[in-house]
Amino acid sequence: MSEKIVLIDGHSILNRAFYGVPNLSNSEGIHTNAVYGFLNILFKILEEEHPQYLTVAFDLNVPTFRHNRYAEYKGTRKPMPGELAEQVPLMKEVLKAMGVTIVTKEGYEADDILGTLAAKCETGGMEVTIVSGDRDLLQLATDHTMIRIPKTRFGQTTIEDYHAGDVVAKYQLLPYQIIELKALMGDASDNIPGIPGVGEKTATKILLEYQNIENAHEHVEDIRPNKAKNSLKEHYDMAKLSKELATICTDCPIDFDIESARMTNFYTPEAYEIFRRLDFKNLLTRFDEETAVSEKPLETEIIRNKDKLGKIIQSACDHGTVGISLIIQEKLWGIGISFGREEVYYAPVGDLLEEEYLKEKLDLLFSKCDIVSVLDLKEALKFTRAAKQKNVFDAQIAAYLINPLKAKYTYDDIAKEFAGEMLATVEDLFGKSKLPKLGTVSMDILAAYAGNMAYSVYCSRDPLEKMLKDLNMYELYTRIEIPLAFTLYDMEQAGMRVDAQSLKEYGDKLKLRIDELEQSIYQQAGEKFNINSPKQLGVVLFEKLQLPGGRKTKTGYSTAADILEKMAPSAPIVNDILEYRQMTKLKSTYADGLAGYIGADDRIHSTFNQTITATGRISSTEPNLQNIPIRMELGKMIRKVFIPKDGCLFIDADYSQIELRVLASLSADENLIEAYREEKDIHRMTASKVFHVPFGEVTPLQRRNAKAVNFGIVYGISSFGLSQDLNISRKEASQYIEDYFKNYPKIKEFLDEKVKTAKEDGYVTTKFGRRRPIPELKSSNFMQRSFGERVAMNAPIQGTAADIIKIAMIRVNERLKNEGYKSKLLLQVHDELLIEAPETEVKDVSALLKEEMTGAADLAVALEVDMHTGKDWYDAH
DNA sequence: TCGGTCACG
DNA sequence: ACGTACGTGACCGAC
Repeated sequence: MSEKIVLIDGHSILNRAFYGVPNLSNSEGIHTNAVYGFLNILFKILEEEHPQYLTVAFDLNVPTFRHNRYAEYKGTRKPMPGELAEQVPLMKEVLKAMGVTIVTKEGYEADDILGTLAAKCETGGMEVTIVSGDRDLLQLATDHTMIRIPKTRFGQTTIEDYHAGDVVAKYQLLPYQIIELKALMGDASDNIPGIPGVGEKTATKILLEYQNIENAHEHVEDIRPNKAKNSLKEHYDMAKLSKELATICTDCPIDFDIESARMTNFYTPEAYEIFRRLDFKNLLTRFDEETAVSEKPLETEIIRNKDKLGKIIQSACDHGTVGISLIIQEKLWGIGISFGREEVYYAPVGDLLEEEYLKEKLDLLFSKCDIVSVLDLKEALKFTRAAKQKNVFDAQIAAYLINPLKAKYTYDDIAKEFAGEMLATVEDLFGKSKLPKLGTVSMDILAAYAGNMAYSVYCSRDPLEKMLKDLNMYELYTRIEIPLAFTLYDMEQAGMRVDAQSLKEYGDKLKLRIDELEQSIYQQAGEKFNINSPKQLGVVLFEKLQLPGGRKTKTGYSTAADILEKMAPSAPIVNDILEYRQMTKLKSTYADGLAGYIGADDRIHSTFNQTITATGRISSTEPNLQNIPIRMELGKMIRKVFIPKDGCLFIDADYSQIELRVLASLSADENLIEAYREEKDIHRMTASKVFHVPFGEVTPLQRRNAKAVNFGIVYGISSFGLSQDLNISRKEASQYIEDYFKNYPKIKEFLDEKVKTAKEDGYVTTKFGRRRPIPELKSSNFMQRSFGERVAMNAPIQGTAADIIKIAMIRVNERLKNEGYKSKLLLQVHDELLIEAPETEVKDVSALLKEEMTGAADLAVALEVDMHTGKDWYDAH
């Protein structure tokens, strides 16, 4: 294998990056977008090529021999924008810090340096890669010299590659003829005039016939069309000058020692420092532990006695801001405390520090320190009663608000991204990405884990807060998310009472029917098989029984309900299968599944997750109480096992069409707003408009279809999706949509506007400032991009509704507590709240609940709430 | 661990 | 032409 060198056209790539990467600047206000883009391109190229040598060529800011002649001649050369000019020296500084060789030569352009080096290296037997944004360079392409032209759009970089053959393929011309081409057609961006009246088409035609301009000129009388002939005759000297301008020098007098270009480790302390200064947070991630931190690794001191712990806590309180980590697995194992890089401690529960004592000290920290930063406030609340909304900071929630798309918000990522700190990860410490059983872990490792986590939340707090403020989400954070964490904590503690006996009976009843169906299915199929296996089921239905209804999924036949339903008339077995599926779903997920979560207090304590969804909704796990059946009667019956405490009733309230109301308000569409003000039946109203029938004559089917259209609008309508949902043709669906938008023009404007701003900004926001980034909009893949567009339409609506109910939850919970009620908020299901209320409180609490839900936001239309009470959840909804 | 399926909003 | 509705979580079988 021959060795490889990458040669980079410095100004050209910097220029590309400048225009391709949106405005960026560091905290000092220095523009950094071009440097950032340059580095991204550089890293991408290097990852692909793994060269042994690397050099960047720059022009000097002195007249250069080729272009300057024309610049003098023409008197033009657009000045570089200041924002770009200031990044040129910065770029050189960065490269120097990374140990990258820069080559310049007085009197020569970067092009000429590149051409010369490329020729030298290729002669020396190397593979050469030249990276430039300038197509002029294509003249240098050979079988061993590849020209790579990167394009950066929306921060996404794609690269076109040209060996000699690729140039021929694309331009029909040999590389050297690129010079001839420019001589004829010119190049405005490079100040090459060319000759008038000749563009790429004509120039190519001429060159295919005459190879070069000299030969073409000799045969000028034969040249067609006449316009080209005359132009070449008249402007031949201009063509010759152009040719000279376009020709890149390949034998400039440059002293070049190949060894000086040998690749070395970029990740020097100097580079780390400069990246940090420029706020290149995610480039810092490229520094692994050894190289990154010439600083000492984090040292955690283990605190084993009360005396020492007391002193640490005193210092922490004096310092003001402190990061706390709680090590929890079943029980509390210890707490990490940090208030500086040199102040990192771990206090394990042990002989001298009893759990109760540690909790007291935790209370002390939470009550005495100015700010206590943690990774998961809701979890911390399980171990302290002293936390107050005003002095706690939750780094996980903050990181979630800044980017809600991440799967996890780990302490090491947060420290890396927001504070530029490289900390030991869970994997570094424990050897695997999941926490092992803590009983098997050495004290030193556990201490390091706790210490790193505590330091992470300590050091990332200020940058996170600043970023929340910069992104206009600080209010959202302090007024909604932090109070919500307290609310969710209360809800989790409260839990939902479940009648275990009834649940068991429900499961038994299902079992009987499942057995019947199983027998029936085996009989009809003529064999026993696992009905729950889509693969086996597919084989039975589509191969053995030869039922119609082809493939759908990557792995084989689709046996999804909507497919089977269509087959039902022709095959009774599928009805049994569908029913079997329903029954087994109810049994495994709900009857049996829920039973495993009933605690000694007869209650199920779900976990409410605040940092999961992309839109700002909460989610519920272990178990999921947000997807308890309701649509089918048999499934809905399971709600009878959810019962309130003795002497209590459930109060269940749900918003009526909150998302459509949000849409009406955000879009300010007069027709929809008016319809809501008149308390019209919205789906009927839509049906009347879309299907052109009088309001009073809308059929139930039409109303149902209109309802689907309304849903579609909220989801970011597509004719295909709607047609799928309604089982109609795509054409009909398009017609519905068109008619819908005709009647609600502002809604169309609103949705279009969301897509437009999302494309410009890269994100959308809710009424309360919550952001959802939409990277899919930058995708070159049609499907991904379309998805991004639908998300841009949906997220502001779903997210605003999520914000609203969060506000309602906080206020309801606060009032229940402040006004001395025994009633408790138990559950939220996106547009629904469930309260357990002593019978004596039902009336007042119902009024309170309605008041806070309807008053949670000020929209252009009223928020309406449907409310019911009942002796179980089935009854109450 | 992943994909298919299906429960909810 | 591309092949889809938006947002979740649990369970199952197959790998």
